[in-house]
Amino acid sequence: MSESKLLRIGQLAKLTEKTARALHLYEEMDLLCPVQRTQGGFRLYDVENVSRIRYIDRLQRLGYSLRDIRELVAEWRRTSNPRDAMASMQSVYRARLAEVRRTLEELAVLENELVASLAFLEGCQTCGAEAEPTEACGECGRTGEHDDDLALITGLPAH
Amino acid sequence: MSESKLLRIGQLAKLTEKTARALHLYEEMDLLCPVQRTQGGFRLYDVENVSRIRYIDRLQRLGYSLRDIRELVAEWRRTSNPRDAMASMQSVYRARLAEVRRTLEELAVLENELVASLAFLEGCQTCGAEAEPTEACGECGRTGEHDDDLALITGLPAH
DNA sequence: TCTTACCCTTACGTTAGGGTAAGAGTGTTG
DNA sequence: CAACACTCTTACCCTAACGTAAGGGTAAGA
Repeated sequence: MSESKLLRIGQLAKLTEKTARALHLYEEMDLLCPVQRTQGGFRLYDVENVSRIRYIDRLQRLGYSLRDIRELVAEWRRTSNPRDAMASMQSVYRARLAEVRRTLEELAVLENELVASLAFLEGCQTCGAEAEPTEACGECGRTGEHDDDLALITGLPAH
Repeated sequence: MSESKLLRIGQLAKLTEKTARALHLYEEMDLLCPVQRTQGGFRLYDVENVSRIRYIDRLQRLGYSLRDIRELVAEWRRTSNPRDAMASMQSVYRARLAEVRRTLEELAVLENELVASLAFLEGCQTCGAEAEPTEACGECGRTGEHDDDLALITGLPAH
């Protein structure tokens, strides 16, 4: 009955939006293991494997490398006491949370820069209809004042 | 008078927190060019170069590859009309803004998952003081209900 | 049995962004 | 002019996370 629920690598790949190659790789790195094989050697996977892959995916998105993940899982297995294991995960995730928040802040800053630059460029489309555009750009005086927000513009060659 | 403001590569590197190698690389990729050289061949850089590097740095942080940046600059130079150039930058930056916002959202989701997982793990430290911890973990029934938020925990091997 | 679609292993290729080493020349300080 | 730190060019090395090709075997329906 549970036999019928086993998946071959292609199906698993589709289900998890990974490629078979990626799954092979995870296996090479001891991150994943099919529950069994056919006589012919085809890998057969389980529902467990699916959530393992989702787990890997989450950690990757959080910024962990596959190697990191491997060590993290190894550490998890190393700890004999489950409570210790939970505590260990906790500290790992706490550290990551801090980093994620740092990244969020940095991205927010960049977002603001983009918005500021876009606003600036908006002005360029209406400016200098009478002035010579060639002279106007980078020369219209508007850039001098708020240099910091506009690194995305002032770094360009003079045109 | 402005001669004295020229920098050699090491100084420029320190100033921009890049390595000399990185600056060489940027030059190979047509992203950067010293204003002149000494007779001996030493590169000499300008203040302009500094802001160019800051510009590169911003774009990298925004997710552009150096190749992307090169093409972006090339496009900038290609457009003969400055107003067109500004418009072109605008559309490029708009696209990037959208992506940055996507990333921000994704990270926010992951942040929530981390927070949820940490909260869950918090509970593990006070649970099962009497229950056998070995049995309790992954088996305490707490994980079954809100599986989605806890991929960071449920993906781990059973312990 | 034939066909078709998958799957196996092995192993080299790719991309980005540099790192590092070698051997020689340069600039500056004293 | 000597010492010493800095820079030059060339060129090979590195990691991550797969992609891709080669050569061949497997599952399963018709």
